[in-house]
Amino acid sequence: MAKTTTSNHAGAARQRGVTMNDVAKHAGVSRTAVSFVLSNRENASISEETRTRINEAVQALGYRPNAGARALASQRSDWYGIVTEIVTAPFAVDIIKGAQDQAWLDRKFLLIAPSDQADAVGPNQGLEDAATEKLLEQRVEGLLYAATFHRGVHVPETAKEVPTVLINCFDADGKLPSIVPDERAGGRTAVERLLQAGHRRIGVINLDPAIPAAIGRLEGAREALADAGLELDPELVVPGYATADGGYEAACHILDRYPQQDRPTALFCLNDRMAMGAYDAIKERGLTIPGDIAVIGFDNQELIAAYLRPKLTTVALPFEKMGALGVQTLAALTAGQPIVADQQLVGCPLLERSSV
Amino acid sequence: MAKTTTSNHAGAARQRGVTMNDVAKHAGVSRTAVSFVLSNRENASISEETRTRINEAVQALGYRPNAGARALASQRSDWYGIVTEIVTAPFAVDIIKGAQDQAWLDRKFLLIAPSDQADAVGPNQGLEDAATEKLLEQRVEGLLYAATFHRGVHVPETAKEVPTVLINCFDADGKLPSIVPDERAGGRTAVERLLQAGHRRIGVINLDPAIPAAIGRLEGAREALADAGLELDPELVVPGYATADGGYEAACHILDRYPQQDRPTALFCLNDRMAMGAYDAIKERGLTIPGDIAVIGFDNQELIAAYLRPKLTTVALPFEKMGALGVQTLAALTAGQPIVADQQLVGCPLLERSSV
DNA sequence: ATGCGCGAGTAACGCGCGTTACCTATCTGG
DNA sequence: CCAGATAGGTAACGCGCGTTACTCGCGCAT
Repeated sequence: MAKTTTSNHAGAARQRGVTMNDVAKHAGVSRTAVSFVLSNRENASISEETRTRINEAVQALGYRPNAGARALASQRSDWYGIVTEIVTAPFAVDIIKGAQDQAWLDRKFLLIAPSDQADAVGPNQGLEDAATEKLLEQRVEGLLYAATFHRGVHVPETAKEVPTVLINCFDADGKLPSIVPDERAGGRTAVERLLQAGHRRIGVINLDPAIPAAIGRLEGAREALADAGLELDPELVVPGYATADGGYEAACHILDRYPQQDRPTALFCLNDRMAMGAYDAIKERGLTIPGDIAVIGFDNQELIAAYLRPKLTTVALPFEKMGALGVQTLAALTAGQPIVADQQLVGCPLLERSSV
Repeated sequence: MAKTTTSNHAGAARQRGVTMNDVAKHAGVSRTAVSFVLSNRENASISEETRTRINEAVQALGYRPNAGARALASQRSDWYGIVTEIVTAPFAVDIIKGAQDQAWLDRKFLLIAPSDQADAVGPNQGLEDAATEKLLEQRVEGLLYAATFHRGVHVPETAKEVPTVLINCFDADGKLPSIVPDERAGGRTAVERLLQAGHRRIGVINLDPAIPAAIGRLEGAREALADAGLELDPELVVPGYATADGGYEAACHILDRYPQQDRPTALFCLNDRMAMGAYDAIKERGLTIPGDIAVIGFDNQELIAAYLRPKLTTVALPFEKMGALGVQTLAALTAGQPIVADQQLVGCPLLERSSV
């Protein structure tokens, strides 16, 4: 068996790289032949015998291709870059997860670079430019931009040298394809669920009314109510800071404002953090969930929704799916295929738990 | 000004790469000269004049170095790889954040590959091997392994071809350097804080007693008590599932077991999720936090700790710092420097909020 | 005038691999 | 017996860059 006894041995590759040449020598063929069998070339005329001989040599030497050299020679890197503030503000990590998984499936590598776009036009505007630049230096085949919350962003000019897809955000001026949650449908889903449970008077704890999430979700809520022949009472829509405290205060406001018979029987909280605060307000008043007041959230922040008592029914933001779809879209773009639409909406599924 | 009027123009690099050769031609020098000024070579004798001429050419053509080619030629990739289940189970993302930031500072690139080690010896044991292999194909200079929770792991053999550091986990058999939280000191910190607030009878909601986190934190708790001349009453240590429900039940158990005068006045919950459940149990009984019962957690899961009412005082797991330290250690290793210790403990700082 | 050192730069090799063009031996049909 | 096809390869170029060795002109001491 062991021909070359002492020197190299499977798994114990020598320090600096076994190359194709080594494999070729070991197998007694040309390097070209090795390259052909390793890349599974179609019209390669290599006899079955030498093919196996080469494969054995690969095993024996523990050969491992050099991705960089391959990229240089083939002019394709198999890398996508994603620049995201998620690394800096870990809320929607699932975007990365989804993208990562999909990339892995496609045998692509995802290079992750941090961005500070969160501080918008702030002082470190330069950072994401640097990130983009670094990624382009790696000759990524495409770029992804991901935001922690749905909003408009400004993409560095240089990014446009390469196919680019936006995830959970959209290009303020340009025409870059983007993947965003279908906030409107999500809002509709939430309210429909409450209506279905028999609620007719529904309080809404709103977010900053200017952001896409608030606009869309509220619109969806109105639609659902309209379908049921109801209207959204403006007095029942109270804004809150997007925190538990904000939710608590908003909930107090709603609960204390009306005599019991006029009090809403359900609360649609536009995010789970506020729902968390609303829980406290409700419990404080000796009311039960969902018996006296049903609560439905939005976002499906697992750490909150799955651990509140009772567990929170909520509408999920499809981060993971958006990430995956982003990579798929990018793959299509880099392959020269036309994309489906400029802006792809991803549905927000309802997660039934116990608060409705 | 504009000499070459039509063709290339800043920012609008032609599709497939401006190379050093182009820059050299544009500046009327050799490619070597360009290489020298771009890499800021020490003993390069390049006149100030040609130096600026070259830099101008770089600007004018929008030249961008090709990282792959550079890596190939220089035999250094400037890449670290991190394989982690965090991508699949995003709990300790801050490890990635810390590592990423530090790598960025060091001008290194962090390649992130997913692992499924969470299911230990499960069916997809192969995945992380594949991940490691992929990273090695990229010729990363070093490898990081990160786990979502502190525990022993098994590292693929192939990883040992390259400097490797473990974060938030340790090598069961081998001698790989690792970075882990100082659980013992953290446990001590928590209990000392309670003692300082005057509590003498402290209940502990434990985790699975076999995991390093539980072992260490409990040991620290004992030490702190011993320092105060107290002992940990075994009856006051009740195990719980690491969830809110688990914490709820354990807290009920403790609170209902004793008459008021014997009841503990403080609860040390070994993680924040269980503290979340404990809150409910306490509130349900009409008790206040921290008035009747003080609560201290562990982990500092922001989404929980910062949003509970009252906000939860807790001991933080230093994920970000561990990530950064991991990269620093790796940098030292790859530079051939000896490392400080085989296992580096990172302190767990107390985060004062309002529950004690 | 000669030699020597130095500033300023260049030619050329190699990194590991994909790829194209070519080459040789063997078989087939006429 | 020979043209041509086909199986089974190989030589050699280039990808973009780092790096070493070398060249060339010039000032200065001998």
